[in-house]
Amino acid sequence: MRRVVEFKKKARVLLIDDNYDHLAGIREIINLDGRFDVVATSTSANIAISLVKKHHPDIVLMDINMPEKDGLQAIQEIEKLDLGVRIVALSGYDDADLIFRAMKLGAKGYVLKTMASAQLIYAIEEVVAGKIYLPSALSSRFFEHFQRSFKEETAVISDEENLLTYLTQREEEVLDLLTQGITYKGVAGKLFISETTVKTHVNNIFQKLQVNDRTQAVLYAINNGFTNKRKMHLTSVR
Amino acid sequence: MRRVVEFKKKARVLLIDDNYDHLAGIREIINLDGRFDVVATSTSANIAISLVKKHHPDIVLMDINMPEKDGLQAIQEIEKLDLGVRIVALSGYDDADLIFRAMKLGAKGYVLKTMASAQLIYAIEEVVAGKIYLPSALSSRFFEHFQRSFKEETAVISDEENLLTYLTQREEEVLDLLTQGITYKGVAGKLFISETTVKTHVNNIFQKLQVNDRTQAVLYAINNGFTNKRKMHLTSVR
DNA sequence: AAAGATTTAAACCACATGGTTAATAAGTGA
DNA sequence: TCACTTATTAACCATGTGGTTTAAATCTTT
Repeated sequence: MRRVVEFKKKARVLLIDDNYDHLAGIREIINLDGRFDVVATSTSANIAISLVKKHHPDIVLMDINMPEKDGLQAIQEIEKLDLGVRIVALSGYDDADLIFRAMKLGAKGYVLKTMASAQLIYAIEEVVAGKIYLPSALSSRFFEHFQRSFKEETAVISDEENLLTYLTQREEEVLDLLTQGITYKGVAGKLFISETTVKTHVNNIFQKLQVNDRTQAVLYAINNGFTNKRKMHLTSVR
Repeated sequence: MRRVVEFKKKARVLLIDDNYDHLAGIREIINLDGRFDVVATSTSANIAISLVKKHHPDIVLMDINMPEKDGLQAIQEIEKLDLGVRIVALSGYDDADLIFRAMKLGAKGYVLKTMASAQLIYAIEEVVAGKIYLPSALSSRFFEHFQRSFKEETAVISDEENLLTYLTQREEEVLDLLTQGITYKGVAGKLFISETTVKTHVNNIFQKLQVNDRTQAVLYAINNGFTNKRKMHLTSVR
């Protein structure tokens, strides 16, 4: 049994932590366990990116509570390289926003420094296996933040005081074309009406949206879910 | 021990599933377990909202694979009521997008119909206790979708071919004011320069962004992460 | 049928916007 | 120093935009 494991190629790990003692500690934990190889370590997030390029590790353990260069930014840059390197965030805090941002940027796991060493090993194992590792307590934190952010967003957009609801169908059509940066003449052509009619509609739109020009109208439309209807459908995020 | 449980007020559950047999089945499972009260059931998502208003249940088990009215939409409407009702999504599919959308709309749990009855009971327990219940397999699906959607988004925004990078500082300042719908005269006043200077900058901006008018320039700026820089900072979502 | 909202359109006017050319001054980098 | 970029301004002109009034035809709703 043990022999089979030894024949498997060990996952290669890169460690980043600005605290040298902690770095050495984690290295010891991983070496003692024996299932993973620590290919390099660094106390600087800046150096991390070049180390990733050199060693192409399977896993990066990235401390995200570093004073100088931000670990989160390092995660973003490593992800941008698109080398299939899996990053596990290491943090001292179980802050909802931190967890959310780390996962958003592509971290495959999030481990607290206060957690037992066995948990860290387990996290690496899971992530090596292609899974996401988020302890249930942190997962709850994540979802709280996730759902709250969307609730606020839809609350703003689907506000009952959305002036867009006062627009007539025709006015919506005109506004839709305005948000594409089309000229009055162009709008008239597309809707098969005269230019003066377009102007009338536009002026009514301005009054209803309480703005003075097309730029402000377009901005209002975008910020209040007019153009987003389609985008929402496609990406379901934002 | 059992007595203590009986003194606790039972959590009140509302069931929604368009399949009557399935509805009866779930009701039986919950009744046999005995820890929760089924206060009402319905095969229609439309009726669900009024039932929530009437009964104020602690938990709603909502089937989200219904042909007529969408269960997801029902979740959204119930959440909008803001009564603190916790919703568990019931689904036949472990589709990443479905899970993502359900959680986005505020579901506190997601359970597959193929799962064992003990799992359903456990899910309700967890959600009653204020936690989020997402089986690890579904959680992975969720995070895949979550991270993919953000990767696509940032890929579009931080495109290396972003024409905004060619703008000079001054031009960025001018564009920033343009995106607020300010007139040339206004921009000139704010930057303490003449109106003709503003026009020169604006024309340079148009050429660099390859557009013909301010509306298109504003749209380009918004769609390519110009104004988003600040928003990103604030909400960390979008 | 009467009242109201919607869509269409014209004429007029003031001002904003966009296109073009040309020129000066200041700062940057080879 | 020379070339390049950036920031500044002017003058000219054509066209687009926004404000206002007025009004007819159509469609809705009571």
